Amino acid sequence: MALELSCTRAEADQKQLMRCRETLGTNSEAISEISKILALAGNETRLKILFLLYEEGELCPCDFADILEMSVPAISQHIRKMKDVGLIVSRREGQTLYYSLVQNHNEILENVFIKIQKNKKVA
Amino acid sequence: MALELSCTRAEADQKQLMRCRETLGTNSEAISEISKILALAGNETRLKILFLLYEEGELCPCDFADILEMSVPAISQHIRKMKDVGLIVSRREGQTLYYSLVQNHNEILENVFIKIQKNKKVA
DNA sequence: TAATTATTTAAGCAAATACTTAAATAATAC
DNA sequence: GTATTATTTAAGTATTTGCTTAAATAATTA
Repeated sequence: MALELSCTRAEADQKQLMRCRETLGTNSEAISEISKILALAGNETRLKILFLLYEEGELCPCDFADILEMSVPAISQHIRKMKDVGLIVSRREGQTLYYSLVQNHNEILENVFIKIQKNKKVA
Repeated sequence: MALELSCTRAEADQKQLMRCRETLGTNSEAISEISKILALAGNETRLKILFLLYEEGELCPCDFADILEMSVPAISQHIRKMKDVGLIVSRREGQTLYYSLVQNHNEILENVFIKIQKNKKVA
């Protein structure tokens, strides 16, 4: 577990290393928060769910299960993770829960959606 | 393993479901590719490495090990994953390998970096 | 040449992840 | 009330992930 804290190369720029540590320090909260969002969107199933919500407005777990050909509990568990961090919200209509993207629009995800649309395969 | 392909609610909009499947079909390549990038950036250590490269231009594995207080092999393995998908490239100078972001600038990551900078804690 | 240094690679392992099936909630209909 | 439907939750499991330590490359230096 002994940590090799650095190499001994002459070129190691101590000022740069200090500056880097400071950079991480002042941005640590943003990095932590954003990495969590990216990790969620980094799962293909969840990215599909998010993108479909972006395109369609709202859908229910059973729609996703049908569209993605996955079990309802599998979908539900993906949905919960995204709901837990506040990426999506639900609205109940009878027995059905409709999910949608939170409307304090997330710039990072929006950019991802736009990028997906741009890269669309031209049929 | 029997898949519940859908619920039986009256409101299920068959046209919408077909449209969703088509949306995923025409965008499948972009979704697959982008989800891989997001998954890489969704790890806090890797996001720090990427952000530092964005801020500093280039750094070597041993710098990262020092800055992040992690072992060199751990850093090296994170770096390999990002190199494998073409997010970063290396340049050798003697024994040292300097890594940097690929310069066909990745819009999604760039937006992430800008977002991190914006959310910086005001000291 | 051998020794040192920077890095990568490989093997092993603990923790996290994404599914499965079964059971529990919640709302509606009979 | 019971039955049905939509969804969530829980428990179990196989796969993936991110580290560890040790060994292998690659370049430099003596």
